[in-house]
Amino acid sequence: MKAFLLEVEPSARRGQSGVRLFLKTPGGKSVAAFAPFEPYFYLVPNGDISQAAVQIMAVKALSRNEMIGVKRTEEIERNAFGNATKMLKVFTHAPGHVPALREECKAFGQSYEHTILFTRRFVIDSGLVPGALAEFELDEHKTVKSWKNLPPEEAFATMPPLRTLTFDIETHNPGGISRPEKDPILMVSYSADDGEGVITYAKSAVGKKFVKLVKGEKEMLEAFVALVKEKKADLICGYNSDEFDLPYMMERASKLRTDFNIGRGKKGRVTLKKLGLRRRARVAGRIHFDAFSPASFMDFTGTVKFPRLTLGAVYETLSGDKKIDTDKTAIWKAWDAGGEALAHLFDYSLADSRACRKVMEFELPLEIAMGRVTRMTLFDVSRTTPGQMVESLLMRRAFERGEIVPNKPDYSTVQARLDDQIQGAYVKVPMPGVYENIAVFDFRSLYPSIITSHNIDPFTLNCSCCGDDAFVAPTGSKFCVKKKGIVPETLEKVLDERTSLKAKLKKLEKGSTEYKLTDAHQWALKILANSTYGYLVYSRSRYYSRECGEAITALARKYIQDTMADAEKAGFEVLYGDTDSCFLLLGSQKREDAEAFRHEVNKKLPGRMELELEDIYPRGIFVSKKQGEKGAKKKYALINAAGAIKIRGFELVRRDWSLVARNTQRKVLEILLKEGDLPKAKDLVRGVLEDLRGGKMPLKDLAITTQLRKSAGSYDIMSPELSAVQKAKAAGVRVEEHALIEYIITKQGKTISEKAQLLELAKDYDADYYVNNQLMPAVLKILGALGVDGEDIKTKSSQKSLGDW
DNA sequence: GCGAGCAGCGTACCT
DNA sequence: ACAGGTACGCTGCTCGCG
Repeated sequence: MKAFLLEVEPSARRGQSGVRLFLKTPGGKSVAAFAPFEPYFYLVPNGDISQAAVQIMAVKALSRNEMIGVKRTEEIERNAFGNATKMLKVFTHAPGHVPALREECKAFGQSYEHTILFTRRFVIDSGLVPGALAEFELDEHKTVKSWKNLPPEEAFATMPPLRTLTFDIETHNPGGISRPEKDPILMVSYSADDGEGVITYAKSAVGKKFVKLVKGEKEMLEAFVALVKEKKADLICGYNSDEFDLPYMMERASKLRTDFNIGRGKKGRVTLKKLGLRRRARVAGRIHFDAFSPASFMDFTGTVKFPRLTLGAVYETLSGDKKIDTDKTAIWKAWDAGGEALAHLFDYSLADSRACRKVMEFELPLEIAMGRVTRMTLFDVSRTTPGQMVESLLMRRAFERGEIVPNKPDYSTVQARLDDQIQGAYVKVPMPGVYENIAVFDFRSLYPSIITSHNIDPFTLNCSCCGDDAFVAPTGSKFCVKKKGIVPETLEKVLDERTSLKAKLKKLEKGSTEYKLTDAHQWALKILANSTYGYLVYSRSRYYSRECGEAITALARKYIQDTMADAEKAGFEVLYGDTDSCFLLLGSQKREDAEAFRHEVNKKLPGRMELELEDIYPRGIFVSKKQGEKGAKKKYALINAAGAIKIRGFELVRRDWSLVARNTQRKVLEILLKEGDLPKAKDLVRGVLEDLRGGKMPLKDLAITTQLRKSAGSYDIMSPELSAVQKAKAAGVRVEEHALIEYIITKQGKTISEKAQLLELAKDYDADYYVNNQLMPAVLKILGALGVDGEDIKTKSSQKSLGDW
């Protein structure tokens, strides 16, 4: 039968160890199958291998009050870090036995791959691709007899037909933050494929047809359990439901002495696990998908940038619609009040489930694609980090190559790596000013292309086979030219596949499912390619190599600097460059000359390295640093032939500047780049200046947004945002840890910190501060590049025009 | 006791 | 949270001066 592999759980049948596979047929049928599978790890013995095999069979360990031992061993050969090595594959009776037995086996040698989770182990060894369609042969007991992957055209073309249900809870919160031991859940809203609603025990549905009334909180939870079963949801989804909704519902259920078994199977339990700092909730037999994690992942990787990671902000960014909002601190009041307020609360709750559905639907194609590429199940991949993705991909490749996976570093190794920074990119200091005809070149996927083109890999480093033939990096490190390393090989496949998917994309119909999936697939590959360098120098990496990291960045610096030198030889003036880019002034030369230059550079570049001409900009502006004459790096604005402005680094792109400063800076920039009308820009600033001084500016436009990234108690110095938060807390306003803080500089107080108040508590604003510390610095940043000073603006209107341009 | 100068903290951004 | 490079506001210290 053909089916999508959705999830893998540890299982056992009649004492036989194995995994339960959750399969979904293209027709929508759910099947739980059993596949026998033995847990194991590798041991490279210190001494004689046969003797070690005998000794290991006698090892005993205590696990959960039970004496356990090794099931059997196999003598095998694997490549360990570049060398063929004889070792033992040590099998255990149960997955849970691995840690204790591995501990006992330390005496006989070095163990490997003992921390790879059993279900992950199964996915790697089976070759199955989570989220993809495959062929399974089952017997009458639903035991998997065999399986076969299908060709990509078939395996990846469609989404698994998942039945989904999103949900959201509202809780009573008279004390500010809801406490699950005291504060009841008021309502549960949901959005399923074929219906939506709110379950509650309010006194009245206040005319809302979608509200289903039950007797009490306990009955409400029971009704929700019944609902999930009735809808046969394969995937249930909340927003931050790992940390909030599910743990809260579980605690309430246990308090109310009822079961909260929303899963499938005999028990159908929900289990909470702490992984690092985060909690995660697993639902037996279903996929619990927390839409928050993918949103935060997409924001981090730049797939989609969100202004904030709240459900509302994410939904609004993705849909363009506004979501119904409510005062969260007043939820309990609305509940107690009933009537209109309660009716609004019902609407709000349902809107959250609907919004969550939209967000989930947006996220699923990328998550499915990421799971297929990295061979992680949807549960895992939706909670993953770029580092884990690269690791997962490399572990599977290691298996294919018959290589041992290096162990994770211990704590002190991680610390040592963190303390030992690697020199990074080169950034050229620009000359401040306004320029015309700027050609911007950049290297396509610079770090990935350096890695593949020079075979940079922890185990091709200083190989024993190449001698003087080896490639020598500027750092002196040598890299094998005969055998491809695991990292370059993996990366090359990622880049090649992405190239072919992008070609395929051009032929597909935009908006079709296949287009969406193919696009998601190539994005997943892009994220992987961009994360590979980072993974090589990531302190907790299994494939960490300082030498590789240094070689990559040294080569990057060399290539970009060589390109700049070549550009000067070709008669261009080099204006600026950052990491992989090179900004040239065309001067009297034309686009053809720029193309010819690119062509010349590319002729010399090795492998898949390539310089691209990003665009030619008719006009651009670079500014000086606040201190000194030199140009500021990472701050510029360019306008292309179509009139689109590209802005980097300026205050106007930073959320920790007030809207008034940001908007005015943006307008000044636009006037100068589009019209070149300096007097108009100055007049604009004068207008804003007057409004500010007149006290007319709405406080909303003056708020400065910043995050308290550390916990509130651990700061060494007082900052305005911290001071504002402290004052707000003293006034009884609750502020969550790591919250985004919006504050105003008011008239009350001496220092800036003393003057700072949360937006919601501020009554007035300090006009002098906003003029001198916000508006003027922001606009002078731009106008200063044209020789304008502050007094020029503060005094009367100027008639001088920008005849030069 | 006070203001100027400056180092360092902390945040957000760029590639 | 994959990395390092960078700008810059603000605080809080040191130092020189009176």
